[in-house]
Amino acid sequence: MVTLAEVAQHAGVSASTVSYVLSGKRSISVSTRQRVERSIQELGYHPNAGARALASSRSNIIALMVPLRTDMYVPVMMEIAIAVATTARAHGYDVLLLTGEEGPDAVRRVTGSGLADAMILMDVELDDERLPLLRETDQPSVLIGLPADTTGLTCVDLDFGATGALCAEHLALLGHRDIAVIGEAPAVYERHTGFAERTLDGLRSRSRELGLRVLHRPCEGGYDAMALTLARILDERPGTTGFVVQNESAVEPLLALLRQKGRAVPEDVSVIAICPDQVATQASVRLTSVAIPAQDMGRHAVEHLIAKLEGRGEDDVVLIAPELTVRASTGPAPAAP
Amino acid sequence: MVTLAEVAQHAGVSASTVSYVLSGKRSISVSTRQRVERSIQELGYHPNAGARALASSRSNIIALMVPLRTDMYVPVMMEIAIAVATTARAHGYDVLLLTGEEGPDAVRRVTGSGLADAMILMDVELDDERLPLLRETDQPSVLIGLPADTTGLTCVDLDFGATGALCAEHLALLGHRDIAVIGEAPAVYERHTGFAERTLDGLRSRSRELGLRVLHRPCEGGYDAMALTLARILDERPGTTGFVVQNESAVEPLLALLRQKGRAVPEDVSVIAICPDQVATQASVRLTSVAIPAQDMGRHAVEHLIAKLEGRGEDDVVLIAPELTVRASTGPAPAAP
DNA sequence: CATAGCTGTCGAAGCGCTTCGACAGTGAAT
DNA sequence: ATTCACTGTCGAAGCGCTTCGACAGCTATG
Repeated sequence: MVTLAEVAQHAGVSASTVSYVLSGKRSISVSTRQRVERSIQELGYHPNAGARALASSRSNIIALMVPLRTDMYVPVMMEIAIAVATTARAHGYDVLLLTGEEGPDAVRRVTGSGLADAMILMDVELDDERLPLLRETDQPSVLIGLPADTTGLTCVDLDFGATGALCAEHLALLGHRDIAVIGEAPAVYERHTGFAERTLDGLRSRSRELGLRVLHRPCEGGYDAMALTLARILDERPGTTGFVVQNESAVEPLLALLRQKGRAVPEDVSVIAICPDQVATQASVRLTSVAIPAQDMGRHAVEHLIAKLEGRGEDDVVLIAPELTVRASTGPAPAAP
Repeated sequence: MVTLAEVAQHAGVSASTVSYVLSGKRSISVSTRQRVERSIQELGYHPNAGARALASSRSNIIALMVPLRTDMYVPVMMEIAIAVATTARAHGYDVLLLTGEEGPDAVRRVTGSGLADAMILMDVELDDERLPLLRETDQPSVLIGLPADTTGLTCVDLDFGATGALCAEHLALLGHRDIAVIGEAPAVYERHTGFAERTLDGLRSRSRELGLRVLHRPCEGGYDAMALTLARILDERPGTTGFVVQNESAVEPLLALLRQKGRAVPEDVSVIAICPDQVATQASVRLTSVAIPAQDMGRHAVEHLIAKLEGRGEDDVVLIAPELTVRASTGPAPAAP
């Protein structure tokens, strides 16, 4: 293993000079810099991460806590994680992957040990038990998601309230009157992850203003659960002509079932999905959708975190504005019978 | 920040004693141990990761390189990553998340800097450019996937050859004669990721023995691509009664299209999927499938790696035996017309 | 011409931990 | 009693780096 001292000797300078060449924290003459850089190249030097962390009290690592369960929004989670890793690397940081398993202890461990300089939390619940710890510590953090109380925290999320409203507007504009929301699995609501409720609230209040009638039904993913849910909806409100689907794994089953029941999309019923664009474009009908901007969320989170690490940070809540893309699954409401 | 020295002082012992209590590398009297442990509790001490890494030359971190693209097998990748993180934690290791983006440089950087003690590589190509580096370094590594030349490497993967054979056997046993394989996207074959070819080879050679005729067609995911592919297959071999699908995102479209064409599953045609169980059970028909044991793969990889780190390791290739679960999508071949 | 202010470099201290060798104390074997 | 091996503890060295203050050699200023 090549050390700084060896590089220094090889280049005929002192160790501190090499260090300053590397960090750029003091001015170095061009000739010295070049000599040092050549030595680094020739010897294949890589600074030792542990020594660096010890001496500087900065690890250049960002911790990312992902949810343990893989039952929902997996592609979204993955895309966020990858965006976080990529963005972090671009700023010279590495990413430590933590699962929710350890819970609050993970926060304690990471902040206590100096393993990471900062952390990003995904899948934040409304009243998350990790939040008090984050508020206590002076280690910067960013949440992806929105807890009930955001004081002293920085959060990044899609504006799910506006998303719901946007869906209502689009359907109202097309003349629909009775709409149904196929929500996330009941467990998601029980867990109080927030985003599902926020979508619903936004959608309901805008619907009220627009005179839409809304029926909300949570739904596990999969074909069978969707079949049951759809049957109930059509039973209770046969006149339903608009659907808003917030559960990725209910999208394709819904389309199949509608087809099977002889309801054409978009002639008879309209469907809006809240999902990543990939899902919307790969479905059996190209879906009008509000995209979940996973990449943006990951990127924003890292950039805010780094701003904080550099002292430029401010605690605030960034809600990304939703965008509705019209594709082939929505159209004018059919004339009343 | 609480340091070892402060704990030592608080407990009235020397720093080295505290260190030995923590590591268990020397015997410590019960009374001293308890005193030290109480001090650790009371002061809320967490060992500094950087200092520890520097002094011991071990970071207790495992690097995990995940593929950058999110175009295939996302749930599988995610599940593996989470299994890796969970298993690693259970053994006292943390996981550093690297994306394929950096390529071979990431390997150099991580081994050179001592950031991680070992690494796990996912999405290994047949002739992966990172392999020479891995062979050179003495840092332990495990591949998830199977390159062309495995000498000097440790690999974990599903036995895709046996998987293909298993599918052929099941369909042959049910009396099918003409089968079609819906493969991965062409890009996957071009990239030489290996597993797709291995599946096909296994399936073909077993089919030859059993007298099955095989038609293989790569297929992008999604409804439109699948429609095109299916049309071509039925055009070329109208008598096809068995399908083996290796592309997750082609499964549901295939089912929808078959339904639409009036071919009942499993009465007229049988479908086997190679996919995670979750996909198989959530599809519109409960699918007979060979599961991709993502969790096992992640767990095995970590356990092998740790064995190596502890000197118990041996280079070898672990192929996990495939298991076919019969569900509702396969049945006897229809009587010839 | 003395002084002040730069720029570029160096030496040394120290970050918090692990680990090696030393050694005091104890009980068993001679 | 003397030796021996063992157990439990300590002190000190050192891991590879960052960073602070010092300072030599300049150029600009009064």
